[in-house]
Amino acid sequence: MVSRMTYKSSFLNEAAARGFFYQSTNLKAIDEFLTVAGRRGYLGFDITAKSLHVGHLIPIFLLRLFQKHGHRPIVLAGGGTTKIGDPSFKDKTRPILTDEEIAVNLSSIKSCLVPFLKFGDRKSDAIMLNNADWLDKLEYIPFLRDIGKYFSVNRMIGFESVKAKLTANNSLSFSEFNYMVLQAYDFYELCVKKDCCIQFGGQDQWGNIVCGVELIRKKLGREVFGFTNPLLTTSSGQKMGKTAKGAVWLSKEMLSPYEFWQYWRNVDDADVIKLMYLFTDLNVEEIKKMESLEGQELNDVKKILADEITVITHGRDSLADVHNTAAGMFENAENDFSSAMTVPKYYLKRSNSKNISIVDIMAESGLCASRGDAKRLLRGNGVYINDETVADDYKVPDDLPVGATLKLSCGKKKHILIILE
RNA sequence: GGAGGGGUGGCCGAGCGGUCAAUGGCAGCAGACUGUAAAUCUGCCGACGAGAGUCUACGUAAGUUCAAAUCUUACCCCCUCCA
Repeated sequence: MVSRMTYKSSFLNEAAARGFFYQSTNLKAIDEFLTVAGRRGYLGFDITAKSLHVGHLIPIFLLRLFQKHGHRPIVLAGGGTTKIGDPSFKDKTRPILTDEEIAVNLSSIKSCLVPFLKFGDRKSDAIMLNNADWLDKLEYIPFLRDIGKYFSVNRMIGFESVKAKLTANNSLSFSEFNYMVLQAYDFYELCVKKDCCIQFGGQDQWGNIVCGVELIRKKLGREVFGFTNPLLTTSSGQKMGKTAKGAVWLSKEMLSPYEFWQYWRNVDDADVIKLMYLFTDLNVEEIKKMESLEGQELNDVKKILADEITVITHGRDSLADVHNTAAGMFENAENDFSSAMTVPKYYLKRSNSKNISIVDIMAESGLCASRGDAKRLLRGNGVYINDETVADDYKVPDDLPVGATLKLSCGKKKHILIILE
């Protein structure tokens, strides 16, 4: 990684300083190229899921930075390529989605991006395109003749991403093998139609990106650039973005802002500073001062991290809810939960409270995966009502009035509110 | 097309007729310790059931057997070598 170097272009300087830069083609030329505002660069997204998740955050913030420095981000949805599936470094062949599923995913993914990028028609406004618009219409023979001839199979099978699939107990289908050709063609198409001269991507996309750069050079005699970012891993080398419930999604519907905030609040000490650089708008000097912090002070930095990234992702309004909720859940001696708005709730009929066991509530509310799971937790003293450990014979007391609220916790971090009605 | 090897729980990987809901590792969850962190130690980790137990699972489908993840057959998929 390049860090100390300074560049002519402000974008490159900041991208490098914040840890977004892994490698690029022709660094000198791209630096020069980016000194002029209004350049266009694109990033392709797979649309296999309904929402983007934390793993997409680096490229998203990279585009955001690109826009901040006066350039125009193009988001390319892989409506066409998703029908094939990128084989790069994946050990399993991707499920192939139908057109309907892709259409649904496409629109919800766009709404995931809106908080991060300003879309519109002005010079540095982002635009979103779908490669199905041209890939679906390709004709095989003309494509082979006009595009395919520029690709050397000898070279393609030399790429690390392909080698991995070719050696282990893996298989690479012919259609998957074509993925990189199509991705290269996307770049070509965007270059011709939209004057797009940079492709962004994760470092695992390097091979695919270079293919596009080469295609454009050979076919148009034009120099365009590739720029990759490092992949987001935790300090222990794991991929970031997984929790008990699955991926950390960026859409409110799939993961509440409260849980989203909690994810960042709980990151490993060793990752905090790195994440501050990547995912907040605090300036580089400010973050630099935090690098030496330890212990409780570093713990507080996590709150800043969680706040900043939540505001960017879910808006300032949801942060207030998150804070109230967190305070209600963690720092609340009086058990007053009126402010804890975003915690899941379970409504219990007053008349029915005698018949419903704690195990039922835990399973029905989704707090535990099954009744057995709930019982195990109870046995292990991991269940609390208003912060008091309870056993599996716990019943909601008879003398509580309608409207009373109890906090039910699994472990120290997962909570729901039981509301009597 | 031929020969051989293989498909086991979220992942890796043992098991190769009963003692197998399936060793072990990773991941995950909880407890202790802490800072809503890490590391460490302890417990849990298919579903249902208060429990005895019942059900569902070892690529898919049939079969042999009192009994199958383990044997047979067909099919599907993957890998390696040959043509």
